[in-house]
Amino acid sequence: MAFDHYLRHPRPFDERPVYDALGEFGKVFANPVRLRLLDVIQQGECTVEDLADRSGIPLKNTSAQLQQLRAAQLVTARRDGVRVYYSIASAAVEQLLRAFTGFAEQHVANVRRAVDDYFATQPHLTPVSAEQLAELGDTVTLVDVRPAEDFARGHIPGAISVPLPVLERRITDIPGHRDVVAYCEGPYCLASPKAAEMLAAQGHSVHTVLGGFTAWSRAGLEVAR
Amino acid sequence: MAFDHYLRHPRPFDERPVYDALGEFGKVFANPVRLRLLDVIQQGECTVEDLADRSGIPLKNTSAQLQQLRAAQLVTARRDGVRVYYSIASAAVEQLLRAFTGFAEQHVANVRRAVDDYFATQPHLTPVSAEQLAELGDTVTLVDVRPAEDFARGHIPGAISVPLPVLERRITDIPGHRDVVAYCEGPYCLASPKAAEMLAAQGHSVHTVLGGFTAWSRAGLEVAR
DNA sequence: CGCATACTCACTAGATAATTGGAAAATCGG
DNA sequence: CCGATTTTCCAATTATCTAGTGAGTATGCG
Repeated sequence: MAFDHYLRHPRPFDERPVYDALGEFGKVFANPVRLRLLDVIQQGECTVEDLADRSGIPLKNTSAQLQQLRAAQLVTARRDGVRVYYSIASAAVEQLLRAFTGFAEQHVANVRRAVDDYFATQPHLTPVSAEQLAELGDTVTLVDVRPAEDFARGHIPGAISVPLPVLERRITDIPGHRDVVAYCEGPYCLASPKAAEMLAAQGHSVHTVLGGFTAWSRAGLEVAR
Repeated sequence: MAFDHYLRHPRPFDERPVYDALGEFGKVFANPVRLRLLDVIQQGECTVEDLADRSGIPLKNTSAQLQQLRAAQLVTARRDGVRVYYSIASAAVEQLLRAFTGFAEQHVANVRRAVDDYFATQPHLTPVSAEQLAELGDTVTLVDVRPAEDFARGHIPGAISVPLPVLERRITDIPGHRDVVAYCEGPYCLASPKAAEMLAAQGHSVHTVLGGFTAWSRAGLEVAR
């Protein structure tokens, strides 16, 4: 389109339609709402209303953006009764997203700054990568601090569900003899650092999971239901 | 920005700035001109005028888009005298581009169709991947059919330069006792299939390189100058 | 069947981006 | 320093995207 209208010096072949199609596809990544939705969907299949609630985007707008994600074949929709369930189309999509956000966080100054700002208010906590956590197995107490519904939708095997709001009451239930690893929703959720702070105040040795449940799932590791 | 203005139910932390920054970065991939420029730059450092010529994009527009690529830190600029040389910022960028285009070609219907259409006019030729070619070493005659300047800027080790326009005259110079592999510019260049057609007509056993020189360079394989 | 629920479609105003023409900046040769 | 070359900046036009509004569609339930 933008590319199509150039009348260039004659060329044997015309590759412009290919770049036009690529650019069309690339538009998916040009919008924060779509990226946010992808992160949420990745945590497990969910309905439009679910998505709107969990991501804070108005319902109709959520629906509209989902259409675009569907058109780009990054997500699939399945109807069950009156509800429509969306999920990530394939493992390849998760890989691509990992490549995209991973690159941005490491190499793009603005993104890095936003992430740093995001965590800036938190005390220093040593994070564990999803891969490292997988190796730790059940030598640690693994705490899922997301809302119970999120836990039900899918969680890291071996985790116990202690949503952040109830952690204060139940904090004494956490055994004190082993390291604790807390995780929350996605890469930019601060629930787990918050939980870690509370746990550390109780004398626990505590870590967070880098990238949260999203990173775990994106890494292709096993998800319990 | 687009994301910033939602007044959502209160949340402990606000991840929106991170998604805004990610979306900002993602815009780079939302435009065919920028994607085309990235493919050309990847073949070797070159000037703005060069880029404009080789990609068929008007000079000023080329410059404008390069500013964006630079702002996103995907390319770097180096001034030498009156010219400015652009190149890919890092190997990580090449990886990301490979992930992006690779996914699109495999999984996005529109892109796949555009690529198929692009090659549709050509006879069937068995392509060799860059990795396979690397293993073949110098058991084959490797022919670079790009313009001589492109060859000078960088080429696959062991290749001989026979630009498509001169191939007809020099076709008898190609030794007949071994397989021939022809390659051209980028993933969507048809010069090498064209050359392969001519060579096949002479009785050669001939292949093309999947993705051309761009794929070779993107795969991190050695480039001769 | 009528109604409620969950979602999608069509349209619009306002914001954003692409392209291009004119002018300015940086550099080099003389 | 002057003029030429290469590139960038600025501004205006055009095209495109987002988010919101109101209506429409699909399903299930009584």
